[in-house]
Amino acid sequence: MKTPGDTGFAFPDWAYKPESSPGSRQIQLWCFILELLRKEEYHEVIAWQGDYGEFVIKDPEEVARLWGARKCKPQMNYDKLSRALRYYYNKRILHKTKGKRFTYKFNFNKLVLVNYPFIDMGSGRGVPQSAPPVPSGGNHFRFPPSTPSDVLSPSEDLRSPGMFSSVARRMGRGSVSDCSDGTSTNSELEEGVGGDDRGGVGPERAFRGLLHPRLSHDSLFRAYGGPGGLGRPPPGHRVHGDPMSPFPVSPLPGPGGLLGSTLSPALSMTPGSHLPYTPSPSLSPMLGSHFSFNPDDMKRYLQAHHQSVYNYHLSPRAFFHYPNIVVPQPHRPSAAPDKPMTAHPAAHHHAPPMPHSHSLHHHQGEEQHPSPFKFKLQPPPLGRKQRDGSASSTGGSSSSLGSSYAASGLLSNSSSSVGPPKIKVEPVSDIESDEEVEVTDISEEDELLDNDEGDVFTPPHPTNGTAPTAITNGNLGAIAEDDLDEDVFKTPAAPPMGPLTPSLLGLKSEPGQGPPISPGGTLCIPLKLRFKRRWSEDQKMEANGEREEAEDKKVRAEKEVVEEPATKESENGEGPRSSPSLSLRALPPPAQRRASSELQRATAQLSLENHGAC
DNA sequence: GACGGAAACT
DNA sequence: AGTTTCCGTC
Repeated sequence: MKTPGDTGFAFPDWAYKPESSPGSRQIQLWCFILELLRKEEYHEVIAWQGDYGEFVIKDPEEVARLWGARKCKPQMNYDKLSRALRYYYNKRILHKTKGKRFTYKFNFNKLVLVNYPFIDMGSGRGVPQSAPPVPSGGNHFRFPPSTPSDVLSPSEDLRSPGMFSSVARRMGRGSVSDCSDGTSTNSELEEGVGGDDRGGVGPERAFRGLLHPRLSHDSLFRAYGGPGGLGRPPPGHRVHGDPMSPFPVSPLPGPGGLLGSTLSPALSMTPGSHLPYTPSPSLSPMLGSHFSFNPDDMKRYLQAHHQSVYNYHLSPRAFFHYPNIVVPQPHRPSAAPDKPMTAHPAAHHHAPPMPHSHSLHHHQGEEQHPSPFKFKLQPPPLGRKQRDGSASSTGGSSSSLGSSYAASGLLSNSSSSVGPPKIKVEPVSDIESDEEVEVTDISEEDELLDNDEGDVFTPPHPTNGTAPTAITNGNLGAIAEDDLDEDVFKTPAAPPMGPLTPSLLGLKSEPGQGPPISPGGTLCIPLKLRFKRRWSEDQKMEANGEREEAEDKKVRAEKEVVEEPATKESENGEGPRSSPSLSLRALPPPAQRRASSELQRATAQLSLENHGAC
């Protein structure tokens, strides 16, 4: 079920960041840790333990030694290594499990959410929240790329030798401790992948627009077995997860299992009810030989995304762009919520226990929050800038603490007062931005709840159990990229470049298409109209200068978020302003279906357009 | 042990 | 940028 070749881990390209950090091509510590975690032979030294994504360094010095060996730093020791690990706190790649010696926990949400917008939330239930990427193997055909391992960074494909999978492969050969840096590992990889990886062409490109910028078609490509002739597994084909992964590949019966388990850990925490997304590679001509959408797929995909976003506590702002796009609320199973692990044969593997706490429904539905979801804001780690600049009054010791407080403060702020959140809004790189103001997924923070101090934010729609749900590919991109950081509380900024435009949403293609009608028969402003409007605004905004706009919007968005609950459906008919009408509320099934189809159409259109553009 | 500042290194 | 090294503090 797992072979070194196809189970290699692949991490978000930012992990390697070849484009901005030459040095980063080397294997990074966290990758290395994952590597070790995956290998049985090192389980005496380091192993998954406890909560999702949580691992214990059983033999700190040995791990340090291994790390030192890998990096050719014979002087490495746990003290140093741990220092490096601590640097991950601020990056939110890791955090410490307090009270447990040598125990840390991966924050895969970050890894996934931002970098794998396509990752399906699918039957995420049962999948450890912060488990490492599931090496589901290259044979698993799925869409979206279900695992980080599959979703390789474009850069990696193109030039980054630091690809983890290659490392893993090498590791498989017992080279964990060698002194190579990730760079030397590519040869193997490239062999397998073939140089053709780089040439995303035609069909795949069409897809690109839908992908997170960082998820190049290459990545997708790879996700499907890679161009290198690795071959795409037959649709529906599922492979078991890596036993070493805490992230059991879900053997869930039916298609559902497919995604759920293989997806990114982050997404996996989704409450189980969403649709599994199993792509049909051959159904649509549109995407050529690599992928295709069919309405169902699209629908599921979108839903999955919606859910992923939803579950990741993305800020409502993320949904401001296309108010009319209403994605059905993630299904919050009222029944058998505790069955996340539904028959998961693979689950037992070295995967960490699946904390029930993981499920959203657990935390939210059953626990303190009536609201279907919680927003957990992970404020930006106090950067040195901030720390330095703003009088070192931040008593906060660990970044996580500080951030939590900030987040909660922010949220409460917005809900109780009008004062703008104390979010630092500054131009930062995608990645950075992500860290600046991060809306973390619940699950991820649930751990915070457990161990740390996670402040859970209950969105301003508590009562009706509604949630921000309008989401499209476009904003997915946005979410993945920018929205995560500075835009959190501002109204929609200009849609991220490529993928989504009103027209892309296919609104124009459905002239006859009447305005969406809510289940109750409420007439909504035509999508087309809204999008146009939105689009115009966005354009304008863009022109004006995002900076100020951002600030402005931010405040507005914040306000909206606060008001949203109060507004409710009543506004449906009017909606002079698009943003206020965004449908961040739950829709009855029929409405959901409608929304889905709209999304389908939009996506289809988008795909077509993108395709054409390429 | 854990944390995080600071400086140096690659 | 991502550590590595050193170190003071809790």
